Amino acid sequence: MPRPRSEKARQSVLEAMRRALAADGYEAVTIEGLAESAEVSKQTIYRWWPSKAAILGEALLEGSVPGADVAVPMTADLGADLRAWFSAMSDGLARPEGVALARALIEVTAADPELGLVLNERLAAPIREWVAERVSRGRADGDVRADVDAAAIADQFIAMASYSALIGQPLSAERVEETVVRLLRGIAAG
Amino acid sequence: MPRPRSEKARQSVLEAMRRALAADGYEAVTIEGLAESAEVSKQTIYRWWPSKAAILGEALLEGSVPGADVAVPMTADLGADLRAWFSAMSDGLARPEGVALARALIEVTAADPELGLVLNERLAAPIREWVAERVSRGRADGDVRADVDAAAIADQFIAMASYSALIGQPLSAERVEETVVRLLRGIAAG
Amino acid sequence: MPRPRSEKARQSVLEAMRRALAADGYEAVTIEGLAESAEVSKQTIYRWWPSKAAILGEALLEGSVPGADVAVPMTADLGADLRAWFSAMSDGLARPEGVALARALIEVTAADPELGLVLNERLAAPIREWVAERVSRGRADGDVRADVDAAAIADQFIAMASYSALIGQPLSAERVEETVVRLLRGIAAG
Amino acid sequence: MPRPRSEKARQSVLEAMRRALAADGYEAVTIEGLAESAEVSKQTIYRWWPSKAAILGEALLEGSVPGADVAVPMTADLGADLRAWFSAMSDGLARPEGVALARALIEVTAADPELGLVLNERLAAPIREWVAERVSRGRADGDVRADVDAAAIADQFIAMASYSALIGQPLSAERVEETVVRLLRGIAAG
DNA sequence: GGCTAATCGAGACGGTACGTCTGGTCTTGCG
DNA sequence: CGCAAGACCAGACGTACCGTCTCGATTAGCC
Repeated sequence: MPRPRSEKARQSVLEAMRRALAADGYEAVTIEGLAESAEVSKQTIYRWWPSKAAILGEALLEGSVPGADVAVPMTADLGADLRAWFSAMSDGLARPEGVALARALIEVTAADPELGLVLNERLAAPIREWVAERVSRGRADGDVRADVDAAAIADQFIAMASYSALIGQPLSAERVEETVVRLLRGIAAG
Repeated sequence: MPRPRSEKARQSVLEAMRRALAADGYEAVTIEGLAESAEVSKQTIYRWWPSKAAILGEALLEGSVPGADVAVPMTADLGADLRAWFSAMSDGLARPEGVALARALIEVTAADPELGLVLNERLAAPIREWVAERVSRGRADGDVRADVDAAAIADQFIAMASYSALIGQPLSAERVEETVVRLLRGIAAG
Repeated sequence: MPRPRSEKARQSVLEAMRRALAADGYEAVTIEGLAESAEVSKQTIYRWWPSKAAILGEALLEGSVPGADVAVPMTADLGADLRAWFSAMSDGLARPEGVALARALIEVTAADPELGLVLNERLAAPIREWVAERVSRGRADGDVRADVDAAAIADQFIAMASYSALIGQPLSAERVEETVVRLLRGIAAG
Repeated sequence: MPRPRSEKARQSVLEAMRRALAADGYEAVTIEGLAESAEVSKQTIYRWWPSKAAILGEALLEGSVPGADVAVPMTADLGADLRAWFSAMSDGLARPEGVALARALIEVTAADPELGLVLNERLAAPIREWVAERVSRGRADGDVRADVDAAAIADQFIAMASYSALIGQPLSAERVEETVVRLLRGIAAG
């Protein structure tokens, strides 16, 4: 008997959040503005989300985050694979919308650590997985030392990409190259 | 000829900002609350600072930031030096007030990128300097390859420490150790 | 469909205005103080009234103003009627609250002439009406000259009562008597 | 030995008050604005005047107030004299600057009754004097009844002129005429 | 012709109130 | 019962003035 939640309203709000984020940044987003731009009443927002951060979280998880969706196939060349993937992530976070999203994620994390942690883990998970798999393959191929911690490597890349997006200074191609090369030396077998 | 700016009021505001930051986090700080807690009129704050971010900036630059003041002497052992320093920075950022400061810095950067960039550079500068000097020494000692980019290394450590503070998961001693060891392998000469 | 305006809040504000007026005078009334004393948020006041003057206007029009509500019955004796009415108005304006109201009305008129004019006309109307009717009766009775301007007489009384309230020197009984007697001589027929 | 008060500064402030009054009305005058427009420091104003009202008082007493300076010679014709004088006063208060001054005087009286009373008496005194003298002459000429109260008559005119200036509706020539004629009938001998 | 004491400009200071904005809660009536 | 609409209380925003308080820098007399 009860009317079900309006999916249209929900999508409209998430969409409005993404638009506002790209336009003015997370801090400048207001629930009131969101309601107006989504053509939804304030109450509808408050009924379904406990905070601005929660809306952002849902919007992030639902939309695609640049760099988070690892769409890089694995080849036989470990260095080439890492270079390709890290390069793609860096490029994604260098674009204006990538910067906006990264900053929003960072702000939400600073303001609401609990939610931030969940979001970060959720977004980092596929990256860690990919890196773990690629490194494990490298081990099998004899390219990588046995004691290498794949998660540590993934986290290092994530931290560097986040930080560079935060301060608005994307990693240069040279820096990417240098980092990968140095890493390879650090984990190489033998 | 007019009455000179009150240094007492200035210090009082910066002090209040530091207190509020540690207590409730940057976002929860209000100019009004700052004024009250500093026993200063709102107008006095608005007379001298254009924004909450600017106050934080001044407070950060004036106060000591954990990890920023590299108080680590250099010994003959590169690995020991890096371990000691990175460990100290990590520990500093792991303490509650360190987390609060790091988060505040991050929020300010997200909200006011220009100021954030200035602050980051100002705070990162001594670190880069120390790393550069230590690495250059390492090169002279024949411990480090000639083509190593000291700035890249410093930035990598900074990014990792910041990120871990942001997500509230301090780097474990093992992770610190692993990172330093791996790095050393990556930059070791011949 | 939205929630309708709260009549309770409205009355509460008008009541607070009347209280504040009697207590401290119009100039000392603040919107902020009004809000607090009426237990209403500032925004609610700003939503419905454009200015302090407008609140006063509504409060005046809704409440009873001494002298404005001419409750004096007409007898066969013109002099007695005028004496009774003018005396009552003077007395009303001589009481502290009457002085406060008169002063408030005057200040509002000085500050917002347009609204002041409206209020004055609204409050003076019943007086003019009463005087006009009584004078017209006097004419019919042969007590009053045919060419007498009832409005001019009403305005004269209003001006005198207002002015005496303004300077805080109520008209003495003698002055009232003298004024009425002189007036009667000035308008007497034949 | 001390430096004497600067008469230039004093005049400059009074002048600025008169200008501001004519331009924006009493309420809109601020000490700060006065100081700037008079090219005088705030402290100089606060050193010599206790309040905005006091400055207005001094400015009024020093400058000429329209209608207050009775410059009407007395002739043998009582009616003509009263007509000429009341007409001049009404005209003076009908001009924009007259309205501004009258309103300012009224506001100051409402806000600071004590000072207002002094100012009113000071300004009304010459009027009362003139009326008293003219009426006394009328009595001597046998035009006026013996029991007429000259002060009451003067006050009546003052009240009417003030009130009409306050509500911004100057007395029409007809109303002036009617009032004088009616008055004459009211005070005529025999 | 210096000494000195009050005046003057400038404007910082602690305050109060302004009018605006947003946050979150609540109350309507429509569908 | 979900929803749009929007009134409601709460409280921070940044601004304008208030009246007080230093600051030098003049500027009279009086020595």
